[in-house]
Amino acid sequence: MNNKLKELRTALKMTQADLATTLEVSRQTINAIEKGKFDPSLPLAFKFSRLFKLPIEEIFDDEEN
Amino acid sequence: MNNKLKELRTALKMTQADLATTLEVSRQTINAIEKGKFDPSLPLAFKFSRLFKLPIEEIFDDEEN
DNA sequence: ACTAAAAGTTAAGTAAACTTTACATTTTAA
DNA sequence: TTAAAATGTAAAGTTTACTTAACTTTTAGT
Repeated sequence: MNNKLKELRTALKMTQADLATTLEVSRQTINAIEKGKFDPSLPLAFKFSRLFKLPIEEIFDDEEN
Repeated sequence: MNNKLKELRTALKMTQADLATTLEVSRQTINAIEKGKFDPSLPLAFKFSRLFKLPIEEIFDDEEN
């Protein structure tokens, strides 16, 4: 699944570690999701959504659309 | 996490088994998610969203908002 | 060029999503 | 009211999301 996390994160001038702390996950989790190694859980997707003030659908792109 | 799956599903006159087949998951998975036993993965949430033609946020309610 | 911070990656483990099988209970309809 | 369909539930297994720890590579600032 594609996502805009890196763009959104850098727009806020946050490091991966910053994001990890804010969202209460590990830095490796942020890195892996940004790099598309796996998808976030739905609750974590909601956390991204709230932080970036964007609907989940605008952050994550489920290609089979 | 709260959700409106049962209402949405019955509005379409589908059984849990119907939904399961359509979304390519097991009937037990549909049942468990409807009953709030666990949250769907993000890809499965997207499938619900497409089927019901509603944003993920209107189907699932992440209470800590 | 050097250094430090940030990002990337890997391994080994835990937790949660999801599977299959099986059976019990509830709902629906003839 | 009884039979079939639908729903609920549980156990045991697999897969995927996530953790910690450790190390390497890349990026940015002086």
